[in-house]
Amino acid sequence: MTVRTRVAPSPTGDPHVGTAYIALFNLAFARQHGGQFVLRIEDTDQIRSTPESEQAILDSMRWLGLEWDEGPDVGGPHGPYRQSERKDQYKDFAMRLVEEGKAFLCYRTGEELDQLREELKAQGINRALKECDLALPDAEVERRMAEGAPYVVRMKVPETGTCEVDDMLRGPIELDWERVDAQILLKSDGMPTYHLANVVDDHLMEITHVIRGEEWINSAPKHKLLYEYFGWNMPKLCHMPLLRNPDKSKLSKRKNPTSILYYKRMGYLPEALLNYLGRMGWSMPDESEKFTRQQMFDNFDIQRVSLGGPVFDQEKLSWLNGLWIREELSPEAFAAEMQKWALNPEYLMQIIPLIQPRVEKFSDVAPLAGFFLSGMMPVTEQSFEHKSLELEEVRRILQFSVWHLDQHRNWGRDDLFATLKSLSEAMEMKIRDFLFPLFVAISGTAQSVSVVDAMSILGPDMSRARLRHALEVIGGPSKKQTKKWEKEFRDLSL
RNA sequence: GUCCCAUUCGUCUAGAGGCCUAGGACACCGCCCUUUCACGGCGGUAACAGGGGUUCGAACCCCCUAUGGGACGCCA
Repeated sequence: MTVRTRVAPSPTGDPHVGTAYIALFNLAFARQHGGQFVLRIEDTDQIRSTPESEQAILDSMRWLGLEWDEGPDVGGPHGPYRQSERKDQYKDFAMRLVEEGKAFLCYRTGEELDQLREELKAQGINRALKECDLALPDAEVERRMAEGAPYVVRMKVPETGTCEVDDMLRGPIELDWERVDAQILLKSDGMPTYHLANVVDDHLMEITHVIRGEEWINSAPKHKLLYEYFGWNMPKLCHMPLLRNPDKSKLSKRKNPTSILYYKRMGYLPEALLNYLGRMGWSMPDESEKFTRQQMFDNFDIQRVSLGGPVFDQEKLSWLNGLWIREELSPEAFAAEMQKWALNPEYLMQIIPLIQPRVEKFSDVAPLAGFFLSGMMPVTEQSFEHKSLELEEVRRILQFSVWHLDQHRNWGRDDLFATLKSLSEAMEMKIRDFLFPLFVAISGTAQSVSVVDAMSILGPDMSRARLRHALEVIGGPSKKQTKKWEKEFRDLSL
């Protein structure tokens, strides 16, 4: 039996633990059946994916011990730097459906679509956009065609009835066709959407099983219909529960560190993190908590996946990591891991230029640079006392910074400084005063190396986590105040 | 709003109709070990969302309600 599995990670810049989570279950399932595990990074939109972000994902996977098999190269839009030389193959597939009357060309503009959706809503018609809604008079179509107006290819979708899709864990699921719109297959730039690329690639790669996140259940009917249109065999589907924040919402960086890089920076062993991920929604037959990748594979059974969305609990992860460190590492191995973690030239060389001008003896180094080798800083309310800043202003600065940086992607030193400076200006504060709370939150004290450099080196998730931690320590704004501040923040001219 | 998925201690989970007086783990509390703290050992608090069925028997099967989440893009 040859089983091929597939994962479609969505890179948001940082390698996400959710991606590793899905990959792990794909790998386990594949290995258990002696099959292959194909990891495919999809980004037909070419926004999220950069050579760096793709590399970061692959590196993180490798770090965690999630090896993948090279599937057949089917070309395709696979990120901007490997932009499809063969993207026309998707167009060919889309046009084949058009010729067979299973898809159609659509010349509607974005504004028209918004309007159509609003009209349907106003009429109380609860139906997704269908071919009949999108149709234009023949003359108008010809006019737009003659103008060379952009068009998309959309698939035809039944207007009524239900679609039954099978889930390996949940059994048959019935979904209404009414809720499924005439999905765009080919965008006006000629690139396929995920839905088309996904189906075409999986077919060409002879994928037999797809294990993906629960958020895909609702688009399964589109995929099923496409397989039918093309006359291809459909892979078996399996939807994994979503990892959650402590408040049960879908795991997000706003509420939880989600980057694998964060956990690496924090000093978790890859084996422990993988082990923990394996405990999310899954258990060993004997319920043991600590197990290796291989032990998991040897005992794997997809039917043992439980469907409630598991909360990612950092406390239990830490405990498990402690177990691994204490029980699996000899003193020599501990020393080696420690060096690999932070006392490596690459990391050290980022820090040395910042501290060398400020030390008189090597014994000054640890107090000055210790925060580079730490997790959360042991700050208190007193740490934030300042000669001219009220505690209230400190809160405000930290909260606004958290919000502002949540939206920020580029974490380079200069970029970070520019964005913080513009925030301080928008808040009408001197950058010097503005930076004070950040200094304390990030490095634990106000007498330290450049906080912007420090944040750049520590990375987005660690920096965000420390800012949030500081806010917790001094007590964040009340609900009412949060609302008020959110408004003020939105009104800042940024 | 509509559709879909889910629901066992605060959290991760065991549980496939009788082995359930519901088991384990994290966290928490107590005791022991210990010059401190951790580790380790022992013990404790703590859950089947609610209501109806089906059945001799329901945490488990069915229905309704509630709650949580997800999806409704020329994102993936």
